[in-house]
Amino acid sequence: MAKDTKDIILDTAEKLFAKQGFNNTSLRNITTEADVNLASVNYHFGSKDALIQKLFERRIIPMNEQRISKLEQLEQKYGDHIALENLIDAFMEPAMELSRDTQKGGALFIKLLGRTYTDPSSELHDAIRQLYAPAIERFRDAFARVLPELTPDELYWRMHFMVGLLAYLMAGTDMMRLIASCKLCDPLDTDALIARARMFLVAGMQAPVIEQPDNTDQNESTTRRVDSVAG
Amino acid sequence: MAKDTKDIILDTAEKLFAKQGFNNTSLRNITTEADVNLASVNYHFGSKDALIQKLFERRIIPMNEQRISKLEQLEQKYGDHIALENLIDAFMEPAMELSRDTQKGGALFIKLLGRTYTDPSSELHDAIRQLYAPAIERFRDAFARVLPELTPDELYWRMHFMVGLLAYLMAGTDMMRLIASCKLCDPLDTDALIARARMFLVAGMQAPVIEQPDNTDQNESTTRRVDSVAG
DNA sequence: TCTTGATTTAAACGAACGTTTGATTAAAAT
DNA sequence: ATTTTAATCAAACGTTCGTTTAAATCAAGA
Repeated sequence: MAKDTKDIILDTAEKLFAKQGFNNTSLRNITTEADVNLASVNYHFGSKDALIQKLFERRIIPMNEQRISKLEQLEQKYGDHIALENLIDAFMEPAMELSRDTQKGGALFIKLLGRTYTDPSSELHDAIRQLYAPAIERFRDAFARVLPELTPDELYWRMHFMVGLLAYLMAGTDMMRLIASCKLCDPLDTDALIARARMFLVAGMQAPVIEQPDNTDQNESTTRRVDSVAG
Repeated sequence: MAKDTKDIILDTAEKLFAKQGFNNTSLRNITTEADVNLASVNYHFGSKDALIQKLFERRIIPMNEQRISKLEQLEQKYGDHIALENLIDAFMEPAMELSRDTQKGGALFIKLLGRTYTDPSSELHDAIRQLYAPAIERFRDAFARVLPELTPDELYWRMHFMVGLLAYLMAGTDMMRLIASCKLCDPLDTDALIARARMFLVAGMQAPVIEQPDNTDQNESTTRRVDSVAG
């Protein structure tokens, strides 16, 4: 079964955008690689920007639907007593599942998405934000129930931190690779990455809350040590 | 005192690159804004890429020297018993200090740097990595002493998470802005941001270590709750 | 079979890009 | 005063870009 031109263009564009970025990938680059005519992009999508928009819709909408679905499963199962760990999982998993899909291009899209988070192009940001809004709001409420000690502001910032870390991980640009000590670490081992990021995020989300952020030098009072236990 | 052409170009390029990205900022855009001749970029720097390279060197080298300097001060003061919080501060502060410099363009550069972390352009990545290498290695050793319970692998990943979160925060693209509940949060309040990110990172860095990352459903055993205490 | 609408195609459009050139000006050295 | 070097300038170079056009091809429906 041969996919139609529209899907071929989307798949090829996804691949090349993820590899090279939006501006460094021309329509000629895409159409040559996809073995379709140059004009077919503008015929089927209208413009390069519209192609990019469709590309994000195709992936983000199902991904966030999956997030909400997982959240609803948790709510049905545990009511208001969802474990923070599972809540974070419900948010991480759909993205990481895409990340494992090296066959149909999901992994490429996730890289692209992560990079777009820190891109300057504002129009695309607005579009992505709108695609994210429903899922983010649902999860904010869920986090608020699981972490009742956090003020709305604190919760906002911590979700901000969580989303930011995930964005960086999705982008897959490993700035730490320069450290010789860890050449053995496989940054492509998604499952290990998820497990470790989850622990990090769980701890971060339930970090102690401080009132006055005016400490600039040694003050151990605000630092609370967590025992490091295996298993 | 009038700055010379070279610095004017660097400052203007920094500003425009931060606003619009590399590919969306042309040399004509820069030279027009800087009120210098178009050819002067290639005369003084050789090429657009070389200009970008110089731009990063100008900021990153002093910033990382400052990081190492702060680390050495801590080592001199506390030997091997540096508080994790202060270690993270020593790494965060020089970047955030630049972020506060809205006068001389440091804030713009930090945004640019954060975005570059997740950019696809590989040549620039390698250059940045080389500029970072010495500071990263020093801090890795320091973290290893402060967090002796972490294996080298674990430490590597957690520093990866820390650097990633900071990169996202530096980029300043607030994907969470869509949440209506927190319109009051000022994302430009750098000091509050630092304080909150510090707490988050301190908790994340000393999260419990798990051996087997095979839990996909409800298992509260690995989740360890930290009391949330003000002050 | 003829027609109609949807797709594909080759070719061209104008605009914007990074870079280069050769002349011109400014400053410094002899 | 003359030469030499550095810097600036307007203009053009050759490419590449996203987009458009108009003809050609294809697939049914009448």
